[in-house]
Amino acid sequence: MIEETAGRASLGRKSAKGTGTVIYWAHEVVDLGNLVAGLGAAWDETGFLHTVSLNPDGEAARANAQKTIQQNRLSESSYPGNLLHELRAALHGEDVCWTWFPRLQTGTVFQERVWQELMHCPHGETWSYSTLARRLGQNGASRAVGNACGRNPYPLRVPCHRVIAANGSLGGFTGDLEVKRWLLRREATLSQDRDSSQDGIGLL
DNA sequence: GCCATGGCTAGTA
DNA sequence: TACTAGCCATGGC
Repeated sequence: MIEETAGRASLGRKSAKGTGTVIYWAHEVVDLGNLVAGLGAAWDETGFLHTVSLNPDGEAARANAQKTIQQNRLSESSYPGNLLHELRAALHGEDVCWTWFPRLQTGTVFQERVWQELMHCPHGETWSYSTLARRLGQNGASRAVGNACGRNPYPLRVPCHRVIAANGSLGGFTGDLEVKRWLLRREATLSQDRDSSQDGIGLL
């Protein structure tokens, strides 16, 4: 289940730079068992996400965030409870009802369309780069879609991990490819459990 | 393996 | 500001 508030992500086109908006930043390291991921996020008081990072290195993640949102002064903060909860749940492959929305206007028009469409990819499913290109009415633009995914500043929130190559290989990922593999496995397992509990047919 | 593809970006004039 | 070359998380043959 993916719950979206239509139109909210389309509000406001100004970048955070120079608007006087305070951008908050928090980072924590999450142990996923056999691998470690970071959970870094920048947000503002209006409820918009400005960037998300999966880099376990807090300093590097923060530097990248500053570069991404062109904001040299991030106000160090602790996570608002629901944001941390949502990001943690997403990192554990759970289907999240998001209350935090990305500020998609940080990209080009094409990138925004790719990210917007990607938020419609159902939990537990994967699309190929060419599938996503076709959905955008841009047959043959799979390479460009890959480029847009590679520039996705909102991993987890915009589920670029659900996009894989047509031959079934993982493609790439903003963070560690192992995290992408982990997320896909977790989502597949959880959605399978959910489906089998819903219709009463046990798989396996 | 090679090449066409489409979008993005850095370099240059 | 406008090219241009080169890069890239692809895909088809």
